[in-house]
Amino acid sequence: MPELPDVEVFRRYLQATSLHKRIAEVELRSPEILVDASVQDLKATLCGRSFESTSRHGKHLFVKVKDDGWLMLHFGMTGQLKYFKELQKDPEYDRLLISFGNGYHLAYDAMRKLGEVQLVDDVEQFIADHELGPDALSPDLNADTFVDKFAGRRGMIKPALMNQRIIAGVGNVYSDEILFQVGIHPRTKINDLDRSQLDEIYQTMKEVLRTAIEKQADPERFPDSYITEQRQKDGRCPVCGERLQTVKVSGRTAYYCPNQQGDEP
DNA sequence: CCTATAGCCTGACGGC
DNA sequence: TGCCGTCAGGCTATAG
Repeated sequence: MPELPDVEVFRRYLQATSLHKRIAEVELRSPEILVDASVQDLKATLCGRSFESTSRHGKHLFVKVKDDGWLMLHFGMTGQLKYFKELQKDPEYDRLLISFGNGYHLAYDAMRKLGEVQLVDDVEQFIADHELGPDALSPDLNADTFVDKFAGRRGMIKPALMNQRIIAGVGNVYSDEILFQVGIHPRTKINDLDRSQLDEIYQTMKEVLRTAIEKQADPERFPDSYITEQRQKDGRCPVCGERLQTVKVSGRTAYYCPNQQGDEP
């Protein structure tokens, strides 16, 4: 689930539900997901305090703990958040349960344990340590800096868009959507793109990510011209009706329309 | 620098 | 029905 738009929706959800409430209890049901800290550390940091604000960089969500550091949440491929009251509504794969003084709970739910939870002192330091590129929607990432980061690279465009060290936030699904919208094949070599094409990829990336957030990262609400909902076997091109093709690109499955994006370059 | 591969983890789905 | 392989919206380590 979680690429930049999904995590942004989670951030707003947490922001709307879970700030300024006393944290009464913390249950780490899958201790493996906690990085560089013990359960005791986590409880000591959170219990009795409250969440104050939120921040996001790429696919990483940071929650400020009042009078302390940050709680970092990364969702892997299957993570999500759920805020609820009755414990019988506790999601099936609740890995971390935070209970508030008002009787409500916030669960970090993830079927597969590919995500991570971590206590972080300094968000900027975390970003530097993980060598993350600028957030894909950051105002600091303008067309010139984007083109500079890509121009001169030797590889293919799709893996570069997904490379979190170049820019943070785009994953398998949204890279396909961006490339479909600009009509470029996922295996196209960056060398074969000119400046105006890179510029168009930049503009389209921002547009696609903003639209997805506006639509709550729900593909069913995306514009009719989007490919994401068709990203399945037997999926069809929303423009010409052609069967979508798939190709493996750096270990991931890319969906594309041969009419809009050309054949294998 | 770049790509493909395998692995981490868990469940869903299709084929025999 | 049962078993097996494959695949899945992330990321890393490893080899070529």
